Amino acid sequence: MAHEDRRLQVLRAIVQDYVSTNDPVGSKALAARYDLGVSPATIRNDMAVLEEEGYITQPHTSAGRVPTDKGYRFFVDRLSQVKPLSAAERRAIERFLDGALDLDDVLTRTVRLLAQLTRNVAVIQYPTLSRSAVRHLEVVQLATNRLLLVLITDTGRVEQRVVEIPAVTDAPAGTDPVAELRTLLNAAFVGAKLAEAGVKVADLLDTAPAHLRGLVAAVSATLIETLAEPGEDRLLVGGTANLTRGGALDFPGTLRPLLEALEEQVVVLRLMGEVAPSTVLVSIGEENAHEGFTGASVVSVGYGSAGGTADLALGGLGVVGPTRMDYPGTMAAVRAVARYVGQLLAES
Amino acid sequence: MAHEDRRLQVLRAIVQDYVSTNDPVGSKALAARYDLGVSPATIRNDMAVLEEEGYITQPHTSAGRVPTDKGYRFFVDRLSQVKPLSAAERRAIERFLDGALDLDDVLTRTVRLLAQLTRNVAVIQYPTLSRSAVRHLEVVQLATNRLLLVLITDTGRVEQRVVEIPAVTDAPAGTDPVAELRTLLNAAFVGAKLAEAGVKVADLLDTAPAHLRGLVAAVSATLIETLAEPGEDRLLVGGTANLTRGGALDFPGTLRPLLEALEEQVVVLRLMGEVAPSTVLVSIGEENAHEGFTGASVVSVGYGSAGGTADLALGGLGVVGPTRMDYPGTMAAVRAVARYVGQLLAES
DNA sequence: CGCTGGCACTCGGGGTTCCCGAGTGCCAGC
DNA sequence: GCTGGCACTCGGGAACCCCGAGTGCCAGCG
Repeated sequence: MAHEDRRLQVLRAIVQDYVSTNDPVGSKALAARYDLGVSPATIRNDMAVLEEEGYITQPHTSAGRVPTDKGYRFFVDRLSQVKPLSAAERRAIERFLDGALDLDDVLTRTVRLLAQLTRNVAVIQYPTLSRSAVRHLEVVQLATNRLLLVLITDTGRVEQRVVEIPAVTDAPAGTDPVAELRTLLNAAFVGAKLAEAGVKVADLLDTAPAHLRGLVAAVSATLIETLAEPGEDRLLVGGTANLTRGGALDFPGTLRPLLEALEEQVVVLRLMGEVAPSTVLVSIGEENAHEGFTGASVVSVGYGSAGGTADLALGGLGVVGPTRMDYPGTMAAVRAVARYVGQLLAES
Repeated sequence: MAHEDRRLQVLRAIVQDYVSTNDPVGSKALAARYDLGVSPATIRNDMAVLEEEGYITQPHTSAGRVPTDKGYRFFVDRLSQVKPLSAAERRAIERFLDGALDLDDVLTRTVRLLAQLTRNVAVIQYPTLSRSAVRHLEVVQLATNRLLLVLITDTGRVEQRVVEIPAVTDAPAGTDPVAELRTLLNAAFVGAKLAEAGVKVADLLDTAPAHLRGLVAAVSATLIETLAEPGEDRLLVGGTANLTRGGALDFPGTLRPLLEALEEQVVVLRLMGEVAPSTVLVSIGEENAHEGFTGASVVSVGYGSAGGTADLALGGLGVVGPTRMDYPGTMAAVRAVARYVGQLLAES
């Protein structure tokens, strides 16, 4: 229907205009800037309908219209195609991320890059342990009753845990229980997905030499616990200074809860938890469960497919900004960066 | 002299009052709240002198007085004694930090604790590598030409680096160059302060078997580089949400550069670089070199004496807040927390 | 039937004005 | 050297006004 088409165009124009100017947009300005082929009066009629349907709203009786969360949602869902990044942006990504050495470095750079590209807050999650595979396990004795267990995954993530161990009393003379343990653990776990660790642990407990049982049990317990605890998924945040762009306009009085939520990593991690590498997820304003985010939008995507057909990401990354953000641009940036990061991690 | 004494008292009262109320304080209010034994008129005279000497200033002709940076400085320098923490605070510290497992955990908790205690931004530096000793070096082969080098220090810090290595061509049959390298490295470095690594490296290059020379050289280079680069000193920041307390009052328009400076860790690290565990360092407003901090004060101290007589800290921790902050309370909290952290790290 | 130009109406924001009260500096007296 | 008194200053809030952007509605036109 012609009506509907034009109304959609009008909505789109309102969103674009509002995003770029941050001023409520009126019928006249719209007609002038976006030649829609109709007069302001007609646009006014369309706007009245759009308002009635809840896509836009008037901040004050005599101001222009502003998109509602629902309006942004509609806009995002109807994005015909994600606009590709400019060549300059692509180059920036490469320049920024190439030369990163270890995992920390990659993630730190990524978060900075993303914050800079989108001029918003960027977040990135460390590769989930449970979806990584073991590359190496190292055991260092700290004291007679304490070991340091260092886990190195195939994504380059290094985790350490202190393990309290029972005293080893019945070790055969001339053997080094810790060295034995190391060999044993590596033989059992290297190459295995951490999600499968539970099974391997059971095996190990059966097959380990008697005098090592105690050690193995203690270490295994810690290992499993480490994986189970979702809090262990760490998060990197960058570009918080961007929250202050546009003065207090973008986040009217809500800056504080937002900063708190960002530090309270769990909140963000929950958002990231369900993200797949294939589709960019957009969560707008009130759609966000957590109160700190109700004035903000989150654009996120998974990176580094864990491989195969299963569409599980190693971790998520994304951008947090005002509802009034450049969705197409942000979505494109987030996606491009995620791809690049996935690639980098796969290489190492 | 009686005059001077009272003037100091007046200054102190002004600081205290302003810190707690955030309103410029007038002679009348001062006389009412702090019984100084003299009339407002007399206080006015003292205030005039204090203003002339640059300790206080009038934001507007007809408002009360506000301490200047110099005023705060004087106040801090003349603090007779640091007020001890309340029992509740001591308990909070213990409750918060006990049960921390690894280094990351200790530092994360510390930063949260400190932010919460002082209601400001807290920062903590990872234990400086160069002042730590090697506990273990682990070498994992990633590819034929790449190694992952994992360094575990006695403070529990774990650092990883990828090292590009030359192909090993002349290894005697039946030997494992990587295993040999590991043994060699550990024999040479374990227990050594990282600051002394340079010397050890030279030794190692001489004594290593010929076929390992290439490996040793590559690894050593990375090791030394890691230590030399001050940027490798990582930093943890927490409680940024506290910056928004008091609306835009505390940091008039300077919130943004402050957030930027906090993310640009180098700036803060420089501040922390010179900190000793014995004395709490206070840097007020304009005293801070970096522009982002000119509206803020930094209270910092070193933690974990590197031992012996040398008064070198393993790292620094501190608090960043408005110049208008509770200096005695913050200094006490910072010092207490630093002690506790030092203790914790020494134990492990 | 839908678009258009015209028109009366609304109301937020910015500019101006005004006034109050807190706070000061100074002075004469104790 | 402290004190009470007094005239003076000036920032900030309240009240006010006005302009202009923007709207809704209506009658006419293709």
